[in-house]
Amino acid sequence: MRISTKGRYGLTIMIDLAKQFGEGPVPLRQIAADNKLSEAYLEQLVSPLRNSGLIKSVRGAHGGYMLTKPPHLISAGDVIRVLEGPIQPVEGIENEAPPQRELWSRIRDAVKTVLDTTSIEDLASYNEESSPDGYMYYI
Amino acid sequence: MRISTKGRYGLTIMIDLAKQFGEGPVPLRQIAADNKLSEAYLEQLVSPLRNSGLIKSVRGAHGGYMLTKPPHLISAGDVIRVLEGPIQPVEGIENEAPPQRELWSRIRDAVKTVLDTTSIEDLASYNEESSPDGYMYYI
DNA sequence: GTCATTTCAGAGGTCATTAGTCGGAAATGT
DNA sequence: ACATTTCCGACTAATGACCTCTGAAATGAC
Repeated sequence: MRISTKGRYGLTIMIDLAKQFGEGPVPLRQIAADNKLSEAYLEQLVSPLRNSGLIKSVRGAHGGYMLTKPPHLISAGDVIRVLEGPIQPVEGIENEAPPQRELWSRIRDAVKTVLDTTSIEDLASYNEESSPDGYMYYI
Repeated sequence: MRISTKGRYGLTIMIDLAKQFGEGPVPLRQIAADNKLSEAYLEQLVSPLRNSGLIKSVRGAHGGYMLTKPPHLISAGDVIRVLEGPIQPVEGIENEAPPQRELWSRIRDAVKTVLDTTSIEDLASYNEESSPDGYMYYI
């Protein structure tokens, strides 16, 4: 029951781009540095994100990446689906016995709901004071 | 975002035992045959289930396994936690940036809610007519 | 007491996935 | 021309998933 670094770093990239939406292309080198991640590895993630149409690129000096849509129109689910594949706790849910099938689809729906109702903008503009439901995180 | 065969087969074992609760020990050979799974593999799963106290065993001829509690007192979450470890979409959630941290914990809580509110009895006594929320599965 | 049945413990084996690295080509602003 | 950047594909090491296999020990039935 886990989301790999692909999905996690992919979200990180998208949040970074959302913060700089409208300010021209952002080079991957900068995103990698901002978040202390390997640029070479992020390159692999950016490729499917571009193919899926969530971001576009500008090549050459002063090039980089940018979102194709405003951040409030992109959900966390969009990003996760591109990088992790379909959101589902088990593969071939239809082969499972009916009781399990119901359990897995309830889990799948619960996760989908969270991912699809959270936009990249929500994540980019997040601050702890405005956290809903009284959630509070102390490090 | 997936649950492995450990958790899946483990649930299958527990559901099988729930169906025969109160009828004495059930040999693993039978559970394996019922569900067309490898007995040798199920052995590996049954071991942590026993160590965790969810089931107990009777050795020797006419031995087998049985639940230690009535099936309505055992949740799907109990089983999954034993076989898959803690329910969480990412490891080290506390190392994540606050926005992601909130996202992962919402997902975790959603999944936990489903797993902890579903008992083994619910799964064992499941039939499609009594399916809640209008869920319907046609094969 | 022997025997079939069963749990119990652990080693081992294959394969796919994860989490990267690396090298170089192509585009483009300065 | 040159520095910067995307783009592309190959490569690798480590890990985990998903099993199999071997053998010991317990126990009821005969």
